[in-house]
Amino acid sequence: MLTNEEKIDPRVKRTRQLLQSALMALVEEKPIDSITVQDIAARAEVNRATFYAHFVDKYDLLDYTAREIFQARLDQRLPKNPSLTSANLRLLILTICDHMEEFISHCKPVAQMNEHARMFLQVQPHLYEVLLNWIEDAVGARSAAAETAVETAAMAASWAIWGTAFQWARSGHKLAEAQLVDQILALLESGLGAYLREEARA
Amino acid sequence: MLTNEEKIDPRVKRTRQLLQSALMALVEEKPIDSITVQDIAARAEVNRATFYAHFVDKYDLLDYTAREIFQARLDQRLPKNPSLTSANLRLLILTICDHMEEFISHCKPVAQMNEHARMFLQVQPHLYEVLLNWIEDAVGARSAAAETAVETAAMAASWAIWGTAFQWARSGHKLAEAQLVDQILALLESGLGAYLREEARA
DNA sequence: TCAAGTTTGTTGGTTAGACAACAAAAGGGC
DNA sequence: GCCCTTTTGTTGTCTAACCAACAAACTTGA
Repeated sequence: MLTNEEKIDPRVKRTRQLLQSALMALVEEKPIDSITVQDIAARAEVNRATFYAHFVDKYDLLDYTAREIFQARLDQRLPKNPSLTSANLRLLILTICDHMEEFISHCKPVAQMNEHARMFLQVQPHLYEVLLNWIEDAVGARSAAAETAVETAAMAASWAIWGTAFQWARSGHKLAEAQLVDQILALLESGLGAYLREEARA
Repeated sequence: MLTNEEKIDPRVKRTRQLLQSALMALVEEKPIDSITVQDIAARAEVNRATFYAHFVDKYDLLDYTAREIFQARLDQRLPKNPSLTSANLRLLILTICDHMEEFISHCKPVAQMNEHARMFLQVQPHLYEVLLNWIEDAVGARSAAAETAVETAAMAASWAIWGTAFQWARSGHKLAEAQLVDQILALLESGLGAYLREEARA
């Protein structure tokens, strides 16, 4: 449900992958603003018109890429069927922090980061979905009234994590990452205590 | 003249590359004979019909791949504009030996190597072209009569190198590679002595 | 400020690759 | 021998990607 793979044409998958890789490579070389669509298409060895068949502009691709990378990172770190436990929550927070840190390091003039906030915002919806699934799974069958409570909890938690991590990363993460994670985790454990499992399955 | 790049459609280049990579990967996993076109197409994430649009069968792809790999290896090792010197000749021989060695290591039942000789034979024409260019370059302007002499020299040398390297590799290279190269080189230096440069430019 | 050069979107015509379906050939048990 | 499964080529239709060409928007620096 989270992952909609739905038999996608291999050519489409391939082209998007090429464009993503090209962008990621270019981002290492020069500031994002000086990268042109031409650059990306050339590096990806894809026709420029093909670029526009998939993304409206450079930033659209950047958003898409940010989402994909975050999703991959999360899949890689979390266990197969994660449930709402302290350990998983910690992993989730840690992953967000790492993600933010890496993306910010690619913004050459770090000061202009706010202009690129859109890129960072991409991960929040996914974060929300993950938390929502975890909580729903922990609660089991629920009434319509309880459902909104669950959604709100997931929403609040997702923004709490996202915002804190974002601020931490943009401030040059003066605090140690582990410490930050502990602090966020402590807060969430209070707020979500009702749904938390006592270290159940994975 | 040696490299005919002639603006090839990126899709074609990409597909061939994918098929090549897929084959190379599969060759590491199981004997060549048990690899099917289906396997290759699946691994490359390319439609099976597309495979047949480029190659007549599995062995055709194998031939093509062998040529490409050898060419890449040679380009990588030799200087930009190589001329006929002892040093370059040594590099050429060494490269052939390495190439043979690696390809043979992929033939699971090493005994059946002769059935795959076709694959190894792919490199000889290229070897011939390289030698021919070197010698022609060393000779400069020449008469029609001299030209055939040059062609024959290149032909003989190419087969000498190829055959020796092939036999060496198929016999489990009991001789040390460096020793073999020295020996071939000594022979060629006698035969091609007239064309050899005294370590001129690169 | 204007001209020369880039980059940007967009278009229409063309080709490569995807895909499903098929009959024919090749294994491989029993 | 036979049947049953897999693999092989091949075909036709559809669509993604290519490419050249275009006008519009934007840099840049003379």
